[in-house]
Amino acid sequence: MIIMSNDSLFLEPTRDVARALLGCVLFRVTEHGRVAGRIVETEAYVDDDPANHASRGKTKRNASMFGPPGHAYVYRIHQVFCLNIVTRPEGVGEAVLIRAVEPTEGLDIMAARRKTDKPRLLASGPGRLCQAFDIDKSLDGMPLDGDGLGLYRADQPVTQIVTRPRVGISRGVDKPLRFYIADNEYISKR
DNA sequence: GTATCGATGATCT
DNA sequence: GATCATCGATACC
Repeated sequence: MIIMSNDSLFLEPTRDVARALLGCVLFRVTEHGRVAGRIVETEAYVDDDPANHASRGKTKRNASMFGPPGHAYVYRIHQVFCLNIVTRPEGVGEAVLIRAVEPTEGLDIMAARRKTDKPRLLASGPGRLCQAFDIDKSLDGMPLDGDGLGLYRADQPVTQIVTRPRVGISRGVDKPLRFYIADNEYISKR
């Protein structure tokens, strides 16, 4: 079952959304075909959170974080892109960063984009994921409604969730807002 | 206008 | 484990 961008899931507290997205399947359809993967690692970026791009108000870059829930916030960091899903009622500025998926469909397409055959290197990391899924700034602000980019609800709830501090940030480092499926091969390291 | 700094990844040791 | 590629948004003057 597809999770539409207006699903009430996105109105739950953002850390709960981050946990609920584990086990869901992210998919993308382009002219190259269809790719999909099971979400195995997420991070929550919340209100009153110095690591959150939205924490210092709305700017041109983070504008879609203040847009409707269930839509994408895509930004560039260094030379790569990262995909977030906006949560909460419009205007709050919270989101979930999708950090890693376990590839399930279209591995050959991902391998071509990533220039590697190793399944573990296809989408284990936010930048790798975006490269494998052909996600760039043009998807910033777009709904995840299954037209090009979409989500399937998890077949079964994920029970073994590990909670840790977030990765790669310099502020808000103490907050335990990174979540991943225990013992999964496809989480990003560090 | 100019400087700085990342929610990263690849590569080398 | 360390370095650096590379670029745009943001901060600062």
